Amino acid sequence: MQTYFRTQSIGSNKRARTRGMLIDSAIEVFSTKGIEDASINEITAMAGMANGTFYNHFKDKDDVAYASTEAIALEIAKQLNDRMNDLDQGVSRVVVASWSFICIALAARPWGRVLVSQYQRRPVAESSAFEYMRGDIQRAVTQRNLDVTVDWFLLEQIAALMMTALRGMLGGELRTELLARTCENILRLLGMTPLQAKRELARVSRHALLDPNASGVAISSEI
Amino acid sequence: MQTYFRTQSIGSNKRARTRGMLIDSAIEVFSTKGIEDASINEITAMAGMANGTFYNHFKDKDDVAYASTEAIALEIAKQLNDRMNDLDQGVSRVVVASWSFICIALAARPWGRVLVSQYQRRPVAESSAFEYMRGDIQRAVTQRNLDVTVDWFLLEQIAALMMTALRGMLGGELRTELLARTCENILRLLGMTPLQAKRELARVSRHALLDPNASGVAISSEI
Amino acid sequence: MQTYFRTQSIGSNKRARTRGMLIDSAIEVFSTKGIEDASINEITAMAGMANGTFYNHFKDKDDVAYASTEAIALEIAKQLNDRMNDLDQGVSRVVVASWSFICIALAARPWGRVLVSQYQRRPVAESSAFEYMRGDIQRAVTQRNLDVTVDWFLLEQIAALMMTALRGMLGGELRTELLARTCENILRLLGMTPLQAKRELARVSRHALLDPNASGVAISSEI
Amino acid sequence: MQTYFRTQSIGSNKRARTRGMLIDSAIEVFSTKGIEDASINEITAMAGMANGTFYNHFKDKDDVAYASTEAIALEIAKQLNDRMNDLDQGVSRVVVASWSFICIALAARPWGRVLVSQYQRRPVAESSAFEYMRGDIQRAVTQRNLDVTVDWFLLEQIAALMMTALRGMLGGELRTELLARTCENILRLLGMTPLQAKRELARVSRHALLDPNASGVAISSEI
DNA sequence: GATGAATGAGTATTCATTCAT
DNA sequence: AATGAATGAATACTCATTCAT
Repeated sequence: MQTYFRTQSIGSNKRARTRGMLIDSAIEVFSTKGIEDASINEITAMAGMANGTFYNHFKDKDDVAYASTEAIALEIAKQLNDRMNDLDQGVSRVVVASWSFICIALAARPWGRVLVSQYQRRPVAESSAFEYMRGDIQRAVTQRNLDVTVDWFLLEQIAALMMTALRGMLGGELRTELLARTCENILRLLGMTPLQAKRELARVSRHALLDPNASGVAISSEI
Repeated sequence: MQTYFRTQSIGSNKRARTRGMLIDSAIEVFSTKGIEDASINEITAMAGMANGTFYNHFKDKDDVAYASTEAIALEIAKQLNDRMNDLDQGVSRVVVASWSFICIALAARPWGRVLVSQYQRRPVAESSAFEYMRGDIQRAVTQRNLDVTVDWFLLEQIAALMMTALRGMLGGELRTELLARTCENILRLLGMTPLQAKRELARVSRHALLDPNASGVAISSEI
Repeated sequence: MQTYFRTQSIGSNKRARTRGMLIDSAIEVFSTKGIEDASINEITAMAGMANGTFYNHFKDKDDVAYASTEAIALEIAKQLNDRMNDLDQGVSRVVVASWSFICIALAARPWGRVLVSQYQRRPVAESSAFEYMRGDIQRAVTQRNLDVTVDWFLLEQIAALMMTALRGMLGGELRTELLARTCENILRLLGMTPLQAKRELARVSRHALLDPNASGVAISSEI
Repeated sequence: MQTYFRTQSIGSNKRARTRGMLIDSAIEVFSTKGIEDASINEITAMAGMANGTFYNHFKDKDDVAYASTEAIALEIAKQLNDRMNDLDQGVSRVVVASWSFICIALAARPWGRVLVSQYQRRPVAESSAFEYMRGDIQRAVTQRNLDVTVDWFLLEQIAALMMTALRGMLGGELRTELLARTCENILRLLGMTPLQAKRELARVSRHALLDPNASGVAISSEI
């Protein structure tokens, strides 16, 4: 089981640590059986806790599902943001973010599976993690590299492309070609012609920011 | 409750009629509570039957969910196909089909809701109804109006755009603008530039095939 | 366990028989642990059924508690009414009914305990069984032997005396003296002087209708 | 929340103060949800304390329920006793006490509700508060104004009338007529004729001791 | 004494599924 | 084929109680 959020809260107080362990366990269970089919008992058992403990930290399954996906999405978004520190071009940021987001979610399979599972339950555009995407697109608009109005509908359509691609790839191995197509599709939705999209992708990849092997997150795991 | 499939099977043998009634009831219940939260008891109760009867016709909820969505999707696709009889251009067929599909699913709310609910559970591209879409795209390719390779990934991305749009619109009223954007996005995925996509949409709409009011299916209902 | 209502429904259809068995079991459990502390599992276990069966017949514990007490109270009231067939005087009927009701509830301990337990949860005056009491008092008023207005408050106060007496006596053995005091107290509430009340009681007892040993109901039981 | 017993223990040591606060909170919760449905967590939360604190002061819910009702009943009885200082006639004391007890319990609704709720769980005659009643009746017997034997059964029957009346009145507004009927009924149980009872009540009320508005206890409250 | 996180037994309730009629 | 009573495993959630800090 991956123990990212438990590890993250080492040094925190006991309450936060327990909560972190529960989220780790929830992610593990959710990724195995899907959120819908997971039971609270499985989560606490995986965490080695009494079932009652769950309710000291979460209201119900929806609550922990939301907390888990937010934790994952924010963690990914935060790491992406760090790595894109010196990337000024909004369009490039969109490409790198989309590409890397999927890469990371694929590298950390459980994370990817949970994101997909949760996506099937709720629209995703209002997730706080998606604010990064909105910001990058907005930046590109300001820089006059894109000409779109950024509204919820656009974001939902982009999210749909990303999550569908993620879902499709989770079954098999990482396929760079599909990743590229997804990013190009996003750029097309944003108003670029297919040709422009392909060029932008090529341009960005020259910066080596899209190396699939470099984009994984260090995730502690055991068994 | 809408009684489309029950009505449809009038004249058939009793077995088919019972099955049709169960599918009608399932659609009604699914659309109200979502497939996940619906129970077999609710379906049979809605159909005015004993719960045991269900198992004479379906294996389990997945079975009836699949049957219901296939029935809906095929029904819509069939009607579309009829109306596009004299439409030769593959690209136009794609636009009209996408547009009308969503229109119909919005007009017959329960149908739309069930389709969305089922889409959240399974990828949709392999649905037999989607074969029509594959055919139309292929036709456009053959006619040298599009230049794409038609694979499952492309179809899934298109489906994602359509279902996301449908889901977003089901909450509110029909908004022609969102419909148009969705269709343009699909054309963009198929390799058109934004400008070409917009023009194609304008061209097709001149044929009055996209009149939202004209695209409804006759659906018998009671109460 | 006493099996009165199960026995009663022999010959009825299966559904009624099962329901009768559940009521019998509920009475048994309620009388042992009190309604508040009884669990649905205990009831179905006592009936030798699956817990799910309970919910085919009752909504929840309140439902079965109400059904049980109504069944008991009506059964007692019905038997009383039969035995008082040739008793014309309303006052006498009140005395005999009060006396016998308590006697029967004491003889069939579980019944008495359940009645007391339920009385602690809800006012009792609106119970359909109490309509008999209202009728007898009304009759006495019509016969000009009592001069009171019969309202819910009066009935509640009378019920309080009866149930309190029943509760007090359930712990120990039957004590004729307490029974007599209770009945006299009821007559006093109804407007009689203590002397009149005592005389009325003496008068009625001459008719041998108050023989404690004669007032039991035949109750089938096993183990 | 009323804070009578917390206030009362100001100046005492910390332990007594904490205990007082818990009792105040318990009364508040009990009166809202009934004793049966109240949880220890709710009580400590209402008191702004950790749940563990409860067990430093009480064994369990029964314990705090008993303590709460005894505190309430004794407080009322004590105040009554003070006000009846110069009332020599036992019969009058019984009337004033009964009347005022109900009045106070109605004015301080939470107190009344808790008393009723606890009464439904245990016989009340052995409550130390009821010793006052026993004393007053005994006094009347000694003064040769009543001729009864004062035993637990009599006290229980009187308590039943009082608590039933209280329960009935708690739902609606104060109704002097019902109060009077209750007191008359008590006197009847004590051996008076209806006429004597009515006269006694009239006599006592001339002393203005039964003014409903004058009989309230000063209860500190906040929020 | 106070805290509050953790516990885990207990309970109601749902629901897919079976099967005798 | 249809019925519908019975089943019993599964699961969410509560809450009194403990105990280390």
